[in-house]
Amino acid sequence: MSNTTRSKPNKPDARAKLLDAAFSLIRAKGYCATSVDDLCREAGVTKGAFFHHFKSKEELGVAAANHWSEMTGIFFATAPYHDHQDPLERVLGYLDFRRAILQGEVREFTCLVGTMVQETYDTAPAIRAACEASISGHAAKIEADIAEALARAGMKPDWSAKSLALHSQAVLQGAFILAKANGGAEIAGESIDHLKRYICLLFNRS
Amino acid sequence: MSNTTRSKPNKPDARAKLLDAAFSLIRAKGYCATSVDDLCREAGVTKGAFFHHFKSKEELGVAAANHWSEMTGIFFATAPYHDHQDPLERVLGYLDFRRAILQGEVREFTCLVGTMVQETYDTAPAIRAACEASISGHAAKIEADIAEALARAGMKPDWSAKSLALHSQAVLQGAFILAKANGGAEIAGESIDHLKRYICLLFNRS
DNA sequence: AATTAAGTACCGACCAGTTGGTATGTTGTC
DNA sequence: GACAACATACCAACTGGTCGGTACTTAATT
Repeated sequence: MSNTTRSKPNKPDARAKLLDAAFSLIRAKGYCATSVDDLCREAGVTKGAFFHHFKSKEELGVAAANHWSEMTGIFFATAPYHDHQDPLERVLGYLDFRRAILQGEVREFTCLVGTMVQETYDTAPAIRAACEASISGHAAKIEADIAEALARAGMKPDWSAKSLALHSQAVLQGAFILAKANGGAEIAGESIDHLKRYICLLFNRS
Repeated sequence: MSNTTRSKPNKPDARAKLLDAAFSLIRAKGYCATSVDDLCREAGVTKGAFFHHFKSKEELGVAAANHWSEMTGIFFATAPYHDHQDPLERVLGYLDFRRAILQGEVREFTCLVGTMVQETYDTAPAIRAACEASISGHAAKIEADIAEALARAGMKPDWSAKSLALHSQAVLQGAFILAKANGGAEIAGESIDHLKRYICLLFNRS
């Protein structure tokens, strides 16, 4: 005990606070509209601290995307839908879960990397790559369950598990855009319902 | 005849050129990263011209979204899929058409208002509203065909024509995000395939 | 045990360039 | 000669980024 402040591995308080500020500001205003000063103000640190931890704003963007991958990875890995032993139920449970977390303000349930990649795909290759890795990394986990469900059902359709997993991410990302345009989560929820219905139809369930 | 340049209603050359510049720049870099100077440079006009036609950058954003609604309205209204007398075939033809126009660079086939609303939904209410009108206006046209297909098939499902029309827009918008992240149109095309397959399953077709 | 050296984390003044926006023209057309 | 459609010069505020300095911890040297 004794050391409330960890000796070696971390304690870079400012860095964590900046990443946190990046999550909320970029999700609300976008990457470009979020200035370095905004981030420092929100995080309660100075510009010196910012450029000590990130050598440019772009590097913070990359770090934010990577941190997002980590956080969401943990978040979904510990979600209850993994309990089902039937892989199809896990996929459906995943969608129920995603629908259930459409709570609160729009900026609180939308996707950081989906927002960021829209602005940066043509101008900041490093950010684009980090966002791509985040999305496809998440999709790969769903793909595994879909592939298992396919094998268990003895199905060999003309679509791949990967394309369906990516399609599910497209639906979610698109649902977020409609929610932003509309100002509410309702539309997003109904879109997830359609996706769930589609998967049920594909697997002849219920 | 005689007046190639319309007498009253338009001919504001600079305005049209600025709107044109807005289309290509905002689709490539986003709304915030596109500066007024950028727009003037691309359009080949001066700042004076810009602020003569638009009293602020936000007003240009609104005008661009409205112009986008007009242009895409005409573009889709004159597309060949309207020839089908069967409403379901029109819906499916619409999706084939949307898949077919995924050509060239990503910035050339993605959606202006979908891109813009992500950045502005929380900071520029007027732009958000214009983007919302654009998306839901377009969706309403598809909704009409879906409703007609539903009536013709004598179906009364537990989902509405409106929600399916909006879902199709969510899929398209999400497909654009994946295309931006991935750098290619392939993923987007496959997502549209999934949507088409879904609608076929819903209507028990082929 | 005291001193030194080095490294990390952070501060805040400062910088040149850019931002959206304005004020004051000029020019061509009805 | 009034008015729309531009052009040019200019502005304060802000942009991302730099830089010299400080406080603190750790390891090596004395």
